[in-house]
Amino acid sequence: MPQETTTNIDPAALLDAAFRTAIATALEEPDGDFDPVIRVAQNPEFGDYQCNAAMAVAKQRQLKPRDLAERIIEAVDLGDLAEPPEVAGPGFINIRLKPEALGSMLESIDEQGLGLPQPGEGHSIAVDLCGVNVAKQMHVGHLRSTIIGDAIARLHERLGWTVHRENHLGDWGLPIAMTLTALRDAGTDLRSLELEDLNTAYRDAQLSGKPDRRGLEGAHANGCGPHRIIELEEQNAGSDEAITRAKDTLIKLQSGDAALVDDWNAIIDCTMREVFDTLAMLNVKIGPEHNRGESFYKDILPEVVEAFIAAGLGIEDDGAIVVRFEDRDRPLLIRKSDGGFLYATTDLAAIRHRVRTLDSDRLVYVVDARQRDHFKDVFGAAHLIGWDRTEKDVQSDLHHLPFGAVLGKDKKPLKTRSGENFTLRALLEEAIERGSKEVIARSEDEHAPTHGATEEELRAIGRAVGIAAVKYADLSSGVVKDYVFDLDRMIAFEGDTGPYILYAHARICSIIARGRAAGLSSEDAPFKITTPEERRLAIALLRYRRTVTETTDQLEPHRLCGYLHELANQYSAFYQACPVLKADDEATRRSRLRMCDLVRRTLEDGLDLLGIEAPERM
RNA sequence: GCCCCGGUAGCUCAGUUGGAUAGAGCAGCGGACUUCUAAUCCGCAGGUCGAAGGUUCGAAUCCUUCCCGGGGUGCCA
Repeated sequence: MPQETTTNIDPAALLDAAFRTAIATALEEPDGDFDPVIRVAQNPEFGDYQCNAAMAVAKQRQLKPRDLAERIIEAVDLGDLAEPPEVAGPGFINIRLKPEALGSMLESIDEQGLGLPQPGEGHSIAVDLCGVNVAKQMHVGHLRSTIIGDAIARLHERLGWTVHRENHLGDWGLPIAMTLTALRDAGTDLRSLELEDLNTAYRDAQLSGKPDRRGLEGAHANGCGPHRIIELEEQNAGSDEAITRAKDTLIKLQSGDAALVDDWNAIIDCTMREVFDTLAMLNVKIGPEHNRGESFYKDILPEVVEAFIAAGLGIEDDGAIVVRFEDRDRPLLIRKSDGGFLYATTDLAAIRHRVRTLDSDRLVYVVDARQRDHFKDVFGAAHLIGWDRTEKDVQSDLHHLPFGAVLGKDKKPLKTRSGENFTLRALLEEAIERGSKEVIARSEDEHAPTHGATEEELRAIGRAVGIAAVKYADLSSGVVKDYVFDLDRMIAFEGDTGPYILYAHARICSIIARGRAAGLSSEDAPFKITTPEERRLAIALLRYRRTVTETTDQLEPHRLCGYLHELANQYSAFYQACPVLKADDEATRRSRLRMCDLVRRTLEDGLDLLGIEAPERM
């Protein structure tokens, strides 16, 4: 993606363009197009960047790699960007940027948008996230979908996309009908419904359905893995009788029974009040306006199935309607033999809505990795019928972003002491409590900038620290893997953690405040890159643009996390080695202060893309 | 049975899509504070990249087979 190669913003892009041309010249092919394989140098002794194309191209052309590399550096025109490149090893080309070039590039990214492009303009994305179920409290299972989804949404927004956050609530179907039945049996007044009542009703509904105790015991006895055990514990397999009654309720609800519809709305309201409370703790941009539950699609499900049948893709099999695929035996069931619809049917309706009505050319489903096969099939079916193309016939990219499980320290599903599932609220409250404790303890030191702050201020900082710890820990490792929820490790103020990055940010705020107090302005100060620490910090800053675009393209938030950690780390090294306010001359003080400001804004912006707030003091 | 995911330092994890001596953090050891916030920084030590073959100038990365762990697998979501 060598876009905007003429803008003075991204060294990698500039080098890419220069070496692309140089390779063509060296090969005497004016119109040749070869990937120059520009990479950040791994080792400072190799310079800042390297071009690794010579070996591969030489092999393809039966040339000697080193000779070709020599010809390339002969041909390349780097202007004032870099020192003359050098050939090393089997044909690597090492590149060292000129300090003046670094300064002028920093100049270019030192603007409101930090040099980020807007490739999403004219594009729309729908992000399926959160995925709460009505009548159930949020638990750890919702944590990842919510914060990863929110980060994906924020990244796209930042790059100019129109973003639709889709909270695909489980607000329809048998489980809801069972809960409604249980509530009515208990004679609960739904106008004053409390979460507690709802929990009880849900549990009663489960009990009346005789959960599969035997299966669960068997799973433990056979040493089944955590996923299987979660599944069985959450299983809501019911007795025939309870299910029959729930089906009656569902039919009445479906036909618009006014009293039932009122009750249904009441339990949704009750659930969502609690959900939005919890989401507020998490600092995610998800509100009632993003609700679009299963019930939204309920009336078009027959039409979905009919469309597949009409296209010859929906085949009757054993009384059910299935979609078959060429490359696998497993079919996708879209209508049961009793005429009922399945979640696959709803998901197909949702795809059509998101692609056609919302006009999204990218769909991302932030859903548990266990649903891989399901999404493969649903996407496959959508593709067969052509619902993955927009009204303007643009191919939409459909992605399932599968994430792993959150486990306890024993590597088994996370439980409270009493053996119950952790509610998300309880988990977050504990994190906030821990964060507050640490912040308050620190503030007792009379040299601490937070010394003398009010209890309220300290708690606000503690909240930010606790939530940052949880979110960073979740987002910073690859999304597909399971991870162990270990608050001690997450909240540690040293190492690759959220608080570490927050700390770097707070230190910069402090230095800027002192600079301002001393009447020092960094505005329009020329960047002077002299020390190795300044150099490394400059290059780190210049990598922000590419990091954000790649993180967004690849849907890998942990890349941005890794970047922010490295930037914070480079800053700390710079901070240690390069006095800012105490530098010898004014030009250096101003240059360094401006650099501090740029780092601060980059950290703040990057953290914001992850949904993490950065306090000014801690 | 079939399909999918994972296996990298004592622990937790990266590894820029095939590049140089495989990198971070934690834990361990040794240094640096009358602080522009030491919640930090610098250094040392730590590896059969699950195993064996193969592809090539070059493999943690691609191919094949196998081992271990986890997940999924037709009318739940």
